[in-house]
Amino acid sequence: MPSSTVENYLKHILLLSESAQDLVSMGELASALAVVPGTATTMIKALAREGYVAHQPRQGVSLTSAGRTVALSVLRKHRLVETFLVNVLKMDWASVHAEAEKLEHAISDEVLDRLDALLGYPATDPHGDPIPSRKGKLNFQVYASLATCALKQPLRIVRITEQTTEFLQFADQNHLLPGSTLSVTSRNLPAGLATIKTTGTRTQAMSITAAGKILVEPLRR
Amino acid sequence: MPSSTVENYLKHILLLSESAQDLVSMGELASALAVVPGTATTMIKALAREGYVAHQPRQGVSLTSAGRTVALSVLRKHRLVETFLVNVLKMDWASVHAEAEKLEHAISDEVLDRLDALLGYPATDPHGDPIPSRKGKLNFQVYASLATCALKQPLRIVRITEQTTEFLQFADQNHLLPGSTLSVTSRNLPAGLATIKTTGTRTQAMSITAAGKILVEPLRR
DNA sequence: TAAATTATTTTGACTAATCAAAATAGCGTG
DNA sequence: CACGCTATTTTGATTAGTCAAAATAATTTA
Ligand SMILES: [Mn+2]
Ligand SMILES: [Mn+2]
Ligand SMILES: [Mn+2]
Ligand SMILES: [Mn+2]
Repeated sequence: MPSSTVENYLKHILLLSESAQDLVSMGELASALAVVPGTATTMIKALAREGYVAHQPRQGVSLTSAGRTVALSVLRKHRLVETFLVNVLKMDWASVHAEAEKLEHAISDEVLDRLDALLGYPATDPHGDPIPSRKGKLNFQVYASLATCALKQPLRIVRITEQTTEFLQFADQNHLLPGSTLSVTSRNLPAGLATIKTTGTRTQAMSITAAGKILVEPLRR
Repeated sequence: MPSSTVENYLKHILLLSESAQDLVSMGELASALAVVPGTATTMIKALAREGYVAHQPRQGVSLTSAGRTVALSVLRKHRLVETFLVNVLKMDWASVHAEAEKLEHAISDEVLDRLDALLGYPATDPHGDPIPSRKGKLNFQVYASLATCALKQPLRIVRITEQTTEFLQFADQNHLLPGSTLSVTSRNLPAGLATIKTTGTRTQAMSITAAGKILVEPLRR
Protein backbone atom coordinates (compact mmCIF):
# COMPACT_ATOMS: atom_id res chain seq x y z
CA MET A 1 0.00 0.00 0.00
CA PRO A 2 1.35 3.43 -0.90
CA SER A 3 2.32 5.68 2.02
CA SER A 4 0.52 8.98 2.45
CA THR A 5 3.61 10.70 1.06
CA VAL A 6 3.31 8.66 -2.13
CA GLU A 7 -0.42 9.36 -2.25
CA ASN A 8 0.25 13.07 -2.05
CA TYR A 9 2.81 12.98 -4.84
CA LEU A 10 0.45 11.08 -7.13
CA LYS A 11 -2.55 13.25 -6.34
CA HIS A 12 -0.62 16.43 -7.04
CA ILE A 13 0.72 15.10 -10.32
CA LEU A 14 -2.87 14.40 -11.34
CA LEU A 15 -4.03 17.89 -10.36
CA LEU A 16 -1.10 19.61 -12.05
CA SER A 17 -1.43 17.63 -15.27
CA GLU A 18 -4.95 19.00 -15.69
CA SER A 19 -3.54 22.44 -16.22
CA ALA A 20 -0.09 21.58 -17.58
CA GLN A 21 0.07 19.84 -20.94
CA ASP A 22 0.46 16.34 -19.50
CA LEU A 23 4.11 16.44 -18.38
CA VAL A 24 4.50 17.94 -14.92
CA SER A 25 7.85 19.59 -14.21
CA MET A 26 9.89 18.90 -11.09
CA GLY A 27 9.68 22.57 -10.20
CA GLU A 28 5.89 22.70 -10.23
CA LEU A 29 5.60 19.44 -8.39
CA ALA A 30 8.15 20.36 -5.75
CA SER A 31 6.47 23.65 -5.03
CA ALA A 32 3.00 22.08 -4.90
CA LEU A 33 4.29 19.62 -2.33
CA ALA A 34 6.41 22.17 -0.45
CA VAL A 35 9.66 20.24 -0.86
CA VAL A 36 12.92 21.24 -2.55
CA PRO A 37 13.32 20.15 -6.18
CA GLY A 38 15.99 17.57 -5.38
CA THR A 39 13.59 15.79 -3.08
CA ALA A 40 10.98 15.61 -5.82
CA THR A 41 13.50 14.20 -8.28
CA THR A 42 14.58 11.50 -5.83
CA MET A 43 11.03 10.58 -4.99
CA ILE A 44 9.90 10.49 -8.62
CA LYS A 45 12.71 8.14 -9.50
CA ALA A 46 11.53 5.82 -6.74
CA LEU A 47 7.90 6.10 -7.90
CA ALA A 48 9.01 5.30 -11.46
CA ARG A 49 10.78 2.18 -10.22
CA GLU A 50 7.55 1.12 -8.50
CA GLY A 51 5.50 1.69 -11.63
CA TYR A 52 3.39 4.65 -10.51
CA VAL A 53 4.84 7.26 -12.87
CA ALA A 54 6.83 7.64 -16.07
CA HIS A 55 9.79 9.96 -15.73
CA GLN A 56 11.27 11.79 -18.70
CA PRO A 57 14.52 13.07 -17.18
CA ARG A 58 14.85 16.83 -17.49
CA GLN A 59 11.35 16.95 -19.05
CA GLY A 60 8.83 16.02 -16.43
CA VAL A 61 6.67 13.26 -15.03
CA SER A 62 3.31 11.69 -15.88
CA LEU A 63 1.13 9.08 -14.21
CA THR A 64 0.97 5.48 -15.33
CA SER A 65 -2.45 3.91 -15.16
CA ALA A 66 -1.53 2.36 -11.80
CA GLY A 67 -0.54 5.80 -10.54
CA ARG A 68 -3.68 7.37 -11.93
CA THR A 69 -5.83 4.82 -10.14
CA VAL A 70 -4.23 5.67 -6.81
CA ALA A 71 -4.43 9.41 -7.48
CA LEU A 72 -8.12 9.27 -8.39
CA SER A 73 -8.92 7.27 -5.30
CA VAL A 74 -7.18 9.81 -3.09
CA LEU A 75 -8.88 12.69 -4.87
CA ARG A 76 -12.25 11.01 -4.43
CA LYS A 77 -11.60 10.66 -0.73
CA HIS A 78 -10.48 14.28 -0.48
CA ARG A 79 -13.57 15.67 -2.15
CA LEU A 80 -16.09 13.41 -0.47
CA VAL A 81 -14.57 14.24 2.90
CA GLU A 82 -14.83 17.95 2.13
CA THR A 83 -18.46 17.48 1.18
CA PHE A 84 -19.14 15.63 4.41
CA LEU A 85 -17.46 18.29 6.50
CA VAL A 86 -19.49 21.08 4.90
CA ASN A 87 -22.85 19.38 4.36
CA VAL A 88 -23.10 17.27 7.50
CA LEU A 89 -20.81 18.89 10.05
CA LYS A 90 -21.58 22.40 8.74
CA MET A 91 -17.97 23.46 8.73
CA ASP A 92 -16.71 26.58 7.05
CA TRP A 93 -15.99 25.71 3.42
CA ALA A 94 -12.78 27.72 3.56
CA SER A 95 -11.22 25.50 6.20
CA VAL A 96 -12.16 22.02 5.04
CA HIS A 97 -9.37 21.69 2.51
CA ALA A 98 -6.69 21.39 5.18
CA GLU A 99 -8.75 18.84 7.11
CA ALA A 100 -9.35 16.73 4.02
CA GLU A 101 -5.65 16.84 3.22
CA LYS A 102 -5.04 14.60 6.25
CA LEU A 103 -8.23 12.55 6.26
CA GLU A 104 -7.86 11.49 2.62
CA HIS A 105 -5.03 9.17 3.74
CA ALA A 106 -6.81 7.67 6.72
CA ILE A 107 -10.20 6.72 5.31
CA SER A 108 -10.92 3.21 4.07
CA ASP A 109 -12.93 2.40 0.95
CA GLU A 110 -15.61 0.87 3.14
CA VAL A 111 -16.07 4.06 5.15
CA LEU A 112 -15.93 6.11 1.98
CA ASP A 113 -18.75 4.18 0.33
CA ARG A 114 -20.94 4.73 3.33
CA LEU A 115 -20.13 8.43 3.43
CA ASP A 116 -20.95 8.63 -0.26
CA ALA A 117 -24.36 7.06 0.36
CA LEU A 118 -25.02 9.31 3.38
CA LEU A 119 -24.31 12.35 1.20
CA GLY A 120 -26.55 11.11 -1.60
CA TYR A 121 -23.79 10.37 -4.11
CA PRO A 122 -22.79 13.98 -4.84
CA ALA A 123 -21.18 14.78 -8.20
CA THR A 124 -19.18 17.74 -6.96
CA ASP A 125 -17.66 18.91 -3.69
CA PRO A 126 -18.50 22.24 -1.97
CA HIS A 127 -16.13 24.13 -4.25
CA GLY A 128 -17.69 22.66 -7.38
CA ASP A 129 -14.74 20.31 -7.95
CA PRO A 130 -15.91 17.09 -9.61
CA ILE A 131 -15.77 13.95 -7.46
CA PRO A 132 -14.22 10.94 -9.22
CA SER A 133 -16.55 7.94 -9.33
CA ARG A 134 -15.84 4.74 -7.43
CA LYS A 135 -14.69 3.26 -10.72
CA GLY A 136 -12.23 6.11 -11.21
CA LYS A 137 -14.02 8.23 -13.77
CA LEU A 138 -13.35 11.95 -13.42
CA ASN A 139 -15.93 14.19 -15.02
CA PHE A 140 -13.63 16.73 -16.61
CA GLN A 141 -15.57 19.64 -18.03
CA VAL A 142 -14.30 22.89 -19.51
CA TYR A 143 -16.02 25.99 -18.24
CA ALA A 144 -15.62 29.69 -18.93
CA SER A 145 -14.50 31.88 -16.07
CA LEU A 146 -15.52 35.36 -14.98
CA ALA A 147 -12.38 36.48 -16.82
CA THR A 148 -13.34 34.94 -20.16
CA CYS A 149 -17.13 34.73 -20.39
CA ALA A 150 -19.42 37.01 -22.39
CA LEU A 151 -20.42 40.32 -20.78
CA LYS A 152 -23.89 41.12 -19.43
CA GLN A 153 -25.08 37.53 -19.66
CA PRO A 154 -26.84 35.79 -16.77
CA LEU A 155 -24.44 33.22 -15.31
CA ARG A 156 -24.31 30.58 -12.65
CA ILE A 157 -21.13 29.85 -10.70
CA VAL A 158 -20.15 26.20 -11.02
CA ARG A 159 -16.70 25.99 -9.52
CA ILE A 160 -14.02 27.85 -7.58
CA THR A 161 -10.54 26.74 -8.62
CA GLU A 162 -8.40 27.78 -5.69
CA GLN A 163 -8.07 26.11 -2.35
CA THR A 164 -6.54 28.83 -0.19
CA THR A 165 -8.48 29.86 2.87
CA GLU A 166 -8.11 33.54 2.01
CA PHE A 167 -9.62 33.27 -1.44
CA LEU A 168 -12.45 31.04 -0.31
CA GLN A 169 -13.30 33.43 2.50
CA PHE A 170 -13.33 36.31 0.05
CA ALA A 171 -15.66 34.34 -2.23
CA ASP A 172 -17.92 33.40 0.65
CA GLN A 173 -18.23 36.95 1.95
CA ASN A 174 -19.19 38.20 -1.49
CA HIS A 175 -21.74 35.47 -2.11
CA LEU A 176 -19.65 33.98 -4.87
CA LEU A 177 -20.53 30.33 -4.21
CA PRO A 178 -21.28 27.49 -6.61
CA GLY A 179 -24.92 27.94 -7.54
CA SER A 180 -24.95 31.74 -7.15
CA THR A 181 -26.13 33.70 -10.18
CA LEU A 182 -24.54 36.87 -11.48
CA SER A 183 -23.26 38.62 -14.58
CA VAL A 184 -20.12 40.45 -15.61
CA THR A 185 -21.00 44.05 -16.35
CA SER A 186 -17.64 45.19 -17.68
CA ARG A 187 -13.98 44.38 -17.99
CA ASN A 188 -10.97 46.69 -18.16
CA LEU A 189 -8.04 44.59 -19.30
CA PRO A 190 -5.32 47.25 -19.10
CA ALA A 191 -6.35 47.99 -15.53
CA GLY A 192 -6.79 44.26 -14.86
CA LEU A 193 -10.26 44.75 -13.45
CA ALA A 194 -13.64 43.08 -13.85
CA THR A 195 -16.95 44.42 -12.56
CA ILE A 196 -19.68 41.98 -11.65
CA LYS A 197 -23.27 42.25 -10.52
CA THR A 198 -24.77 39.67 -8.24
CA THR A 199 -28.51 39.04 -8.31
CA GLY A 200 -29.09 41.19 -5.26
CA THR A 201 -28.17 44.20 -7.45
CA ARG A 202 -24.83 44.49 -5.67
CA THR A 203 -22.04 45.62 -7.97
CA GLN A 204 -18.40 45.07 -7.21
CA ALA A 205 -14.94 45.00 -8.75
CA MET A 206 -12.32 42.29 -8.64
CA SER A 207 -9.05 41.57 -10.40
CA ILE A 208 -9.03 39.66 -13.66
CA THR A 209 -6.73 37.16 -11.97
CA ALA A 210 -9.27 36.52 -9.24
CA ALA A 211 -12.08 36.43 -11.80
CA GLY A 212 -10.24 33.70 -13.67
CA LYS A 213 -10.54 31.41 -10.67
CA ILE A 214 -14.33 31.51 -10.69
CA LEU A 215 -15.84 29.22 -13.31
CA VAL A 216 -19.34 29.80 -14.64
CA GLU A 217 -21.92 28.51 -17.08
CA PRO A 218 -24.61 30.50 -18.94
CA LEU A 219 -27.89 30.48 -17.06
CA ARG A 220 -30.50 28.34 -18.84
CA ARG A 221 -34.20 28.76 -18.00
CA MET B 1 2.98 18.05 17.39
CA PRO B 2 3.50 14.38 18.22
CA SER B 3 3.63 11.98 15.27
CA SER B 4 1.03 9.25 15.01
CA THR B 5 3.69 6.80 16.19
CA VAL B 6 4.15 8.81 19.35
CA GLU B 7 0.39 9.08 19.77
CA ASN B 8 0.07 5.31 19.56
CA TYR B 9 2.78 4.73 22.14
CA LEU B 10 1.17 7.14 24.57
CA LYS B 11 -2.33 5.81 24.05
CA HIS B 12 -1.23 2.24 24.62
CA ILE B 13 0.65 3.16 27.77
CA LEU B 14 -2.55 4.74 29.07
CA LEU B 15 -4.63 1.67 28.21
CA LEU B 16 -2.11 -0.76 29.69
CA SER B 17 -1.67 1.19 32.90
CA GLU B 18 -5.38 0.78 33.60
CA SER B 19 -4.89 -2.94 34.04
CA ALA B 20 -1.24 -3.00 35.13
CA GLN B 21 -0.41 -1.43 38.47
CA ASP B 22 0.78 1.88 37.00
CA LEU B 23 4.19 0.89 35.57
CA VAL B 24 3.91 -0.61 32.10
CA SER B 25 6.67 -3.06 31.15
CA MET B 26 8.55 -2.85 27.88
CA GLY B 27 7.36 -6.35 27.02
CA GLU B 28 3.67 -5.51 27.35
CA LEU B 29 4.07 -2.26 25.51
CA ALA B 30 6.09 -3.76 22.69
CA SER B 31 3.58 -6.52 22.12
CA ALA B 32 0.64 -4.13 22.25
CA LEU B 33 2.32 -2.04 19.56
CA ALA B 34 3.57 -5.02 17.57
CA VAL B 35 7.22 -3.99 17.71
CA VAL B 36 10.23 -5.80 19.15
CA PRO B 37 11.16 -4.91 22.75
CA GLY B 38 14.33 -3.11 21.73
CA THR B 39 12.30 -0.73 19.60
CA ALA B 40 10.04 0.07 22.52
CA THR B 41 13.03 0.77 24.78
CA THR B 42 14.58 3.12 22.22
CA MET B 43 11.31 4.93 21.64
CA ILE B 44 10.54 5.26 25.34
CA LYS B 45 13.92 6.82 25.97
CA ALA B 46 13.14 9.38 23.30
CA LEU B 47 9.68 10.05 24.74
CA ALA B 48 11.22 10.48 28.18
CA ARG B 49 13.63 13.05 26.77
CA GLU B 50 10.66 14.92 25.30
CA GLY B 51 8.78 14.86 28.59
CA TYR B 52 5.91 12.56 27.67
CA VAL B 53 6.83 9.66 29.93
CA ALA B 54 8.88 8.73 32.97
CA HIS B 55 11.11 5.74 32.43
CA GLN B 56 12.28 3.57 35.31
CA PRO B 57 14.97 1.51 33.57
CA ARG B 58 14.35 -2.22 33.86
CA GLN B 59 11.06 -1.46 35.68
CA GLY B 60 8.69 0.11 33.26
CA VAL B 61 7.21 3.35 32.01
CA SER B 62 4.44 5.71 33.08
CA LEU B 63 2.88 8.81 31.57
CA THR B 64 3.75 12.31 32.66
CA SER B 65 0.84 14.71 32.74
CA ALA B 66 1.86 16.02 29.32
CA GLY B 67 1.84 12.47 28.00
CA ARG B 68 -1.47 11.71 29.64
CA THR B 69 -3.04 14.75 28.01
CA VAL B 70 -1.98 13.56 24.57
CA ALA B 71 -3.06 9.99 25.28
CA LEU B 72 -6.51 11.05 26.48
CA SER B 73 -7.04 13.22 23.44
CA VAL B 74 -6.17 10.34 21.12
CA LEU B 75 -8.39 7.98 23.07
CA ARG B 76 -11.25 10.45 22.88
CA LYS B 77 -10.83 10.65 19.12
CA HIS B 78 -10.68 6.90 18.82
CA ARG B 79 -13.86 6.30 20.76
CA LEU B 80 -15.87 9.13 19.24
CA VAL B 81 -14.88 7.97 15.78
CA GLU B 82 -15.99 4.44 16.60
CA THR B 83 -19.30 5.81 17.83
CA PHE B 84 -19.74 7.80 14.63
CA LEU B 85 -18.95 4.81 12.45
CA VAL B 86 -21.48 2.61 14.25
CA ASN B 87 -24.26 5.10 15.02
CA VAL B 88 -24.20 7.22 11.89
CA LEU B 89 -22.60 5.09 9.18
CA LYS B 90 -24.12 1.89 10.60
CA MET B 91 -20.90 -0.03 10.35
CA ASP B 92 -20.34 -3.39 11.96
CA TRP B 93 -19.18 -2.78 15.52
CA ALA B 94 -16.58 -5.52 15.15
CA SER B 95 -14.73 -3.74 12.36
CA VAL B 96 -14.68 -0.15 13.54
CA HIS B 97 -11.70 -0.55 15.84
CA ALA B 98 -9.25 -0.91 12.96
CA GLU B 99 -10.75 2.09 11.17
CA ALA B 100 -10.55 4.26 14.28
CA GLU B 101 -6.95 3.21 14.80
CA LYS B 102 -6.03 5.25 11.71
CA LEU B 103 -8.59 8.04 11.91
CA GLU B 104 -7.68 8.93 15.50
CA HIS B 105 -4.47 10.48 14.15
CA ALA B 106 -6.05 12.41 11.29
CA ILE B 107 -8.95 14.17 12.97
CA SER B 108 -8.67 17.73 14.23
CA ASP B 109 -10.15 18.99 17.47
CA GLU B 110 -12.52 21.17 15.47
CA VAL B 111 -13.93 18.21 13.54
CA LEU B 112 -14.07 16.17 16.71
CA ASP B 113 -16.15 18.73 18.57
CA ARG B 114 -18.67 18.77 15.75
CA LEU B 115 -18.81 14.99 15.63
CA ASP B 116 -19.36 14.98 19.38
CA ALA B 117 -22.30 17.35 18.99
CA LEU B 118 -23.74 15.38 16.07
CA LEU B 119 -23.65 12.24 18.19
CA GLY B 120 -25.28 13.96 21.16
CA TYR B 121 -22.24 13.98 23.46
CA PRO B 122 -22.12 10.24 24.15
CA ALA B 123 -20.52 9.03 27.40
CA THR B 124 -19.41 5.66 26.02
CA ASP B 125 -18.53 4.15 22.66
CA PRO B 126 -20.30 1.17 21.03
CA HIS B 127 -18.29 -1.28 23.16
CA GLY B 128 -19.17 0.51 26.38
CA ASP B 129 -15.71 2.05 26.68
CA PRO B 130 -15.91 5.45 28.40
CA ILE B 131 -15.15 8.46 26.19
CA PRO B 132 -12.76 10.98 27.81
CA SER B 133 -14.24 14.46 28.06
CA ARG B 134 -12.91 17.38 26.06
CA LYS B 135 -11.16 18.49 29.24
CA GLY B 136 -9.47 15.12 29.58
CA LYS B 137 -11.53 13.51 32.28
CA LEU B 138 -11.84 9.75 31.92
CA ASN B 139 -14.76 8.23 33.75
CA PHE B 140 -13.02 5.22 35.23
CA GLN B 141 -15.48 2.89 36.81
CA VAL B 142 -14.90 -0.58 38.23
CA TYR B 143 -17.42 -3.17 37.15
CA ALA B 144 -17.86 -6.84 37.86
CA SER B 145 -17.55 -9.23 34.94
CA LEU B 146 -19.46 -12.36 34.02
CA ALA B 147 -16.52 -14.20 35.60
CA THR B 148 -16.78 -12.48 38.97
CA CYS B 149 -20.39 -11.35 39.53
CA ALA B 150 -22.95 -13.00 41.75
CA LEU B 151 -24.85 -15.98 40.31
CA LYS B 152 -28.53 -15.92 39.28
CA GLN B 153 -28.78 -12.14 39.52
CA PRO B 154 -30.33 -10.04 36.77
CA LEU B 155 -27.53 -8.10 35.07
CA ARG B 156 -26.99 -5.56 32.35
CA ILE B 157 -23.92 -5.63 30.12
CA VAL B 158 -22.07 -2.32 30.30
CA ARG B 159 -18.82 -2.96 28.49
CA ILE B 160 -16.86 -5.42 26.36
CA THR B 161 -13.15 -5.19 27.10
CA GLU B 162 -11.56 -6.72 24.03
CA GLN B 163 -11.12 -5.16 20.64
CA THR B 164 -10.50 -8.15 18.40
CA THR B 165 -12.90 -8.67 15.53
CA GLU B 166 -13.37 -12.32 16.42
CA PHE B 167 -14.45 -11.71 19.98
CA LEU B 168 -16.73 -8.84 19.04
CA GLN B 169 -18.38 -10.95 16.36
CA PHE B 170 -18.90 -13.73 18.86
CA ALA B 171 -20.47 -11.27 21.29
CA ASP B 172 -22.68 -9.79 18.59
CA GLN B 173 -23.95 -13.17 17.40
CA ASN B 174 -24.86 -14.14 20.93
CA HIS B 175 -26.60 -10.87 21.72
CA LEU B 176 -24.00 -9.94 24.28
CA LEU B 177 -24.02 -6.21 23.63
CA PRO B 178 -23.86 -3.27 26.04
CA GLY B 179 -27.42 -2.84 27.27
CA SER B 180 -28.38 -6.51 26.95
CA THR B 181 -29.70 -8.15 30.09
CA LEU B 182 -28.83 -11.61 31.31
CA SER B 183 -27.74 -13.61 34.33
CA VAL B 184 -25.07 -16.17 35.14
CA THR B 185 -26.71 -19.45 36.01
CA SER B 186 -23.63 -21.38 37.09
CA ARG B 187 -19.87 -21.46 37.08
CA ASN B 188 -17.49 -24.43 37.05
CA LEU B 189 -14.06 -23.10 37.90
CA PRO B 190 -12.08 -26.33 37.52
CA ALA B 191 -13.58 -26.81 34.05
CA GLY B 192 -13.15 -23.10 33.35
CA LEU B 193 -16.77 -22.72 32.24
CA ALA B 194 -19.60 -20.28 32.90
CA THR B 195 -23.21 -20.78 31.91
CA ILE B 196 -25.34 -17.75 31.20
CA LYS B 197 -28.98 -17.16 30.39
CA THR B 198 -29.99 -14.23 28.20
CA THR B 199 -33.46 -12.74 28.61
CA GLY B 200 -34.79 -14.69 25.64
CA THR B 201 -34.45 -17.82 27.82
CA ARG B 202 -31.46 -18.94 25.75
CA THR B 203 -28.82 -20.70 27.83
CA GLN B 204 -25.24 -21.06 26.74
CA ALA B 205 -21.75 -21.83 27.97
CA MET B 206 -18.58 -19.82 27.59
CA SER B 207 -15.11 -19.95 29.06
CA ILE B 208 -14.35 -18.08 32.25
CA THR B 209 -11.67 -16.21 30.32
CA ALA B 210 -14.20 -14.95 27.79
CA ALA B 211 -16.68 -14.21 30.56
CA GLY B 212 -14.07 -12.01 32.22
CA LYS B 213 -14.10 -9.71 29.21
CA ILE B 214 -17.77 -8.89 29.57
CA LEU B 215 -18.44 -6.31 32.27
CA VAL B 216 -21.84 -6.04 33.90
CA GLU B 217 -23.80 -4.16 36.52
CA PRO B 218 -26.69 -5.45 38.64
CA LEU B 219 -30.03 -4.59 37.08
CA ARG B 220 -31.82 -1.87 39.06
CA ARG B 221 -35.56 -1.31 38.61
C1' DT C 1 24.40 -18.86 46.68
C1' DA C 2 25.53 -20.28 42.15
C1' DA C 3 23.38 -21.32 37.83
C1' DA C 4 19.84 -20.89 34.65
C1' DT C 5 16.14 -18.49 32.73
C1' DT C 6 13.90 -14.32 31.31
C1' DA C 7 13.40 -9.41 30.39
C1' DT C 8 15.55 -5.39 29.02
C1' DT C 9 18.90 -2.65 26.89
C1' DT C 10 22.51 -1.82 23.61
C1' DT C 11 24.66 -2.05 19.18
C1' DG C 12 24.78 -1.93 14.35
C1' DA C 13 22.23 -1.73 10.27
C1' DC C 14 18.35 -0.54 7.32
C1' DT C 15 14.37 2.22 4.94
C1' DA C 16 11.60 6.34 3.88
C1' DA C 17 11.71 11.03 3.44
C1' DT C 18 13.83 15.03 3.61
C1' DC C 19 17.42 19.27 2.91
C1' DA C 20 21.70 21.94 1.55
C1' DA C 21 24.79 22.58 -1.62
C1' DA C 22 27.50 21.15 -5.61
C1' DA C 23 27.37 19.34 -10.38
C1' DT C 24 25.22 19.09 -14.73
C1' DA C 25 22.26 19.68 -18.68
C1' DG C 26 19.54 22.63 -21.63
C1' DC C 27 18.43 26.36 -23.14
C1' DG C 28 18.49 31.23 -25.20
C1' DT C 29 21.17 35.47 -26.28
C1' DG C 30 24.63 37.82 -27.91
C1' DC D 1 29.04 28.92 -31.25
C1' DA D 2 30.42 30.13 -26.77
C1' DC D 3 28.51 32.14 -22.33
C1' DG D 4 25.49 32.52 -18.88
C1' DC D 5 21.11 31.63 -16.72
C1' DT D 6 17.81 28.34 -14.97
C1' DA D 7 15.97 23.99 -13.92
C1' DT D 8 17.20 19.53 -12.73
C1' DT D 9 19.90 16.03 -10.85
C1' DT D 10 23.40 14.25 -7.83
C1' DT D 11 25.87 13.88 -3.56
C1' DG D 12 26.33 13.71 1.23
C1' DA D 13 23.88 14.23 5.61
C1' DT D 14 20.06 14.05 8.80
C1' DT D 15 15.85 12.32 11.33
C1' DA D 16 12.19 8.99 12.67
C1' DG D 17 11.21 4.49 13.19
C1' DT D 18 12.27 -0.04 12.91
C1' DC D 19 14.65 -5.05 13.37
C1' DA D 20 18.21 -8.72 14.49
C1' DA D 21 21.25 -10.16 17.42
C1' DA D 22 24.53 -9.51 21.18
C1' DA D 23 25.18 -7.85 25.92
C1' DT D 24 23.55 -7.14 30.40
C1' DA D 25 20.63 -7.09 34.43
C1' DA D 26 17.24 -9.19 37.31
C1' DT D 27 14.78 -12.96 38.97
C1' DT D 28 13.84 -17.68 39.65
C1' DT D 29 15.32 -22.27 40.43
C1' DA D 30 18.09 -25.69 42.20
MN1 LIG E 1 -2.87 14.85 1.66
MN1 LIG F 1 -12.47 21.01 -2.98
MN1 LIG G 1 -3.68 4.40 16.10
MN1 LIG H 1 -14.10 0.84 21.57
